[in-house]
Amino acid sequence: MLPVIEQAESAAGRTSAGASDGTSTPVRPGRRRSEESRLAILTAATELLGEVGYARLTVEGIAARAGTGKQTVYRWWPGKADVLLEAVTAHARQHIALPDTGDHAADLRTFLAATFAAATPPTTDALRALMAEAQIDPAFGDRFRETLLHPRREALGTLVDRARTAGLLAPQLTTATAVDLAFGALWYRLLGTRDPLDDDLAELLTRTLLLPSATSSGSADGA
Amino acid sequence: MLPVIEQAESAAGRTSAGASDGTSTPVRPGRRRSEESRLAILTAATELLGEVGYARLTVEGIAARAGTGKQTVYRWWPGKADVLLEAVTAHARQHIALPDTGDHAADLRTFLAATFAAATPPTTDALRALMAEAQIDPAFGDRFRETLLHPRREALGTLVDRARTAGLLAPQLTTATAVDLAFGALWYRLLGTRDPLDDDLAELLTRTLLLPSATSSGSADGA
Amino acid sequence: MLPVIEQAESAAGRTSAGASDGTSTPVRPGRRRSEESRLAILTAATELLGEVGYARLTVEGIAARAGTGKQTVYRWWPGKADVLLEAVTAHARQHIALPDTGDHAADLRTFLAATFAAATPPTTDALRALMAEAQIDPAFGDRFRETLLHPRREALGTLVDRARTAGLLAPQLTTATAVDLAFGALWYRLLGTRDPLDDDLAELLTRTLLLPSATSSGSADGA
Amino acid sequence: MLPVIEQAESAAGRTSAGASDGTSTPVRPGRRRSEESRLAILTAATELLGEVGYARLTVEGIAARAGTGKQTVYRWWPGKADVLLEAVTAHARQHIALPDTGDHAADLRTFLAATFAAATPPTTDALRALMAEAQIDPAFGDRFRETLLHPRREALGTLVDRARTAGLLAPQLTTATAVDLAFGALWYRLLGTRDPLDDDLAELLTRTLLLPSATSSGSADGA
DNA sequence: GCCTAACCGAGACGGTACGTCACGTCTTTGG
DNA sequence: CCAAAGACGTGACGTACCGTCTCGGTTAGGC
Repeated sequence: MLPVIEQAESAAGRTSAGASDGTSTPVRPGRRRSEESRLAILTAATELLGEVGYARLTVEGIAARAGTGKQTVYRWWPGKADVLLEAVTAHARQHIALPDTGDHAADLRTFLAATFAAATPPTTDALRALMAEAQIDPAFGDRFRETLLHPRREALGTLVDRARTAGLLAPQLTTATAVDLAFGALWYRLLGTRDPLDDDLAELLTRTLLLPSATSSGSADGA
Repeated sequence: MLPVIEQAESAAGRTSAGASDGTSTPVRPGRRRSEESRLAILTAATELLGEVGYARLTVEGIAARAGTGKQTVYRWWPGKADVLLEAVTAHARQHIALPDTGDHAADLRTFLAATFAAATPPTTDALRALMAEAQIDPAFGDRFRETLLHPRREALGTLVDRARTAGLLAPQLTTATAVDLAFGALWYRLLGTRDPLDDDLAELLTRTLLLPSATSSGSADGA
Repeated sequence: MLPVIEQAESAAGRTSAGASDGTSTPVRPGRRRSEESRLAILTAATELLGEVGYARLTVEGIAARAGTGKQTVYRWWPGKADVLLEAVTAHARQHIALPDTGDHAADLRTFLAATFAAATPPTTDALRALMAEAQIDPAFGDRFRETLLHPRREALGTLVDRARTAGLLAPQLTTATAVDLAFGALWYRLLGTRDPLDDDLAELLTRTLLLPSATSSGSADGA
Repeated sequence: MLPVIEQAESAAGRTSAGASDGTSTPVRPGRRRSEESRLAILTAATELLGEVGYARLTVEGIAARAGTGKQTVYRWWPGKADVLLEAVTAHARQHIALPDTGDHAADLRTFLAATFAAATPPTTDALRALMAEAQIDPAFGDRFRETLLHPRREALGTLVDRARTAGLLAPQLTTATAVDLAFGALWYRLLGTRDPLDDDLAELLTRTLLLPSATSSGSADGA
């Protein structure tokens, strides 16, 4: 249950830090980036999203709420969507672990339940906005898939693959299609029906993706 | 395979109509709505969406391309998203029938395949844009769900329910969750992975939602 | 004190009525112009001007208040300014007579006082609006000068000329410049200072334009 | 002939200024107002007024001609009329001095002639438009009177008052009414007859407002 | 202990599109 | 043929944000 997925620190890059060899430590002169401003901007964006919605969320508003200049936002992020993306990925990195107990069905159920549990009101608004922006701005769409969707797919794919190797996956499914079904249900409820994402859905998905034998006695049904 | 789902003719309504009985012939005075302009706007919106993308699609641009005034767009639609919504629903109404051959598994597979076939490049752009806008503008979201998502859910729900009544549905699923899984896969591929929606996916979904016995001999595998 | 100045009946012309001889009664076919609509429009325009001001006075508003269609306004007048112009000229024609008592100084004073008296709140708003529109729309400016300013100049010019012939006019003035001074004061107060136009101003103008001898003993002071 | 009337520098004010004492040097942060844009807008407005007339003069057109954004116009002026007002007042401030030679009649004549000389084609169009707008938009009317009409009245009033104190003013006139007559003639010719404003009119007004003795020998008729 | 570089707040800049308003015209139905 | 009703193409409005470009004023090395 340990290895948390590591992701890029920030969309902006331009990191000073060098690699292991001592050759490159450019350590530029000048004032350092204000961590205070960075956090204030992430917080302001998240709060404002909840208050006014994504459509009326503006970079000007974020900067004003954060008490910074507009340029400070644009210096580090391409736009409002990337600010939210950083806020969300930071949150996801903290809360969703990749379990490995040996019980592949239970691991899958646990991971899905944790994923769904992380998709609660402060975050769901951001997720819906990000997926929307990804459709509208292709360049952001690439960053969004790269930073958020792919890592999540890989995490779930790892678990599904373990089950498949153990012969527990339903025969008509590949790892990729199983992941499609699971995240499909997640996103469809987020975007389309807005029904809640609860533990029942995690259980239902686990039983649908795996063979009956993998789940019937192994965990839920018992005896 | 007959009953095509009927939906609202237009966002505007206000038809003069009058049934066979002589009671209602309101026939207002004044110039009639220009059908020519209406079609020109729908066409222009669809074309421009393909050419410049949703972000750079503007009401001004639609009106200019259609050779109409901006006000004529705003008179009949709340914004660019609703124009696209009308264009898409008209398309969906024409192309997706609700089959009823008695073979519930085959009907389901046919319906899904037809649904996926309708989601091809001219239309996919619009669908992705509409789902995006639905996240961003809550009021449009309601209209979108009402006019597009719900009717599609009901259509698929009807087929799934027939299978469920015949005892073919996988036991852990309800009609609603089965529909969630099918449309979840559809939308997730549209929005997230952008993988193609092909007949294989229709087959895979049918086999995953229904019991093995319903599909193994009934249609694909055959005796 | 009799001869009221005759002016054009309407800016639109196209009158059917024939002269006294029976030869010309062209009596065109079709529905006749509605006198009811015409008066309703003139009344509505005057009322609305007082209520919302000239800037927010619109042809649509006039038609709506008058209970007519917009086209009925445009059929008979070029725009809102001409509607007001007709309303004002009708009013002026009724109330300002051209006196001729033999006492030229008194006639002048009487005429100016009557002119000023006619320029009271319901009418001043219209006059100011018309003069404004005349500056902005050159074509209307021509009609405005033709229909309103010139006839008024001619009326006053007649009186001044009588005084000049009698040797009462101040020697440095011509008829034209005397009229300029009188109407200049009138319009400047209307447009610029918005001070009241009272009998004192009529008296002051009379004494300034005429020789002292013409007014000191001749009429007011009296011997 | 020295003291030119000082008026507000700009509609915007908000000068950093600071008197000689070190207490007040507010020097706000942020980018400074672009003097280049300000002049380009004033020039563009004046040029376009001459080319297309006030009715077809638009803020959009001014901004386009000036090479600025529309918002930059609206940031500093309420509308097109105020742009013209600033252009005109700057012009008036430069060209009309207040003479004081001791010969009150000559001073009056000189001032009027200078005023009339400043009212030539580039400027007359603007003056007529401004007076028109002042009738149509009451709020602008207040600004117009405040910044243009009142200062001009005060300047002329000062000269007239000197003449009155010296006993040269025609007895029936007050300072205010004398000013009314002079500016009345000016504006009436501008707006109504559009006759030229020449030196003859300056002479005529001087002789009409002052006693014959003040002008007969003093300047024109002369020895 | 400067110098130089980079970041910070603030806010004006040139733009684009918004959604609204009114214009003056055109097209209906009906007197 | 006129009148009401009302949709049409048009064009400007004033606003909101966009993303960029100055400003004066901090912070930090490096020399």
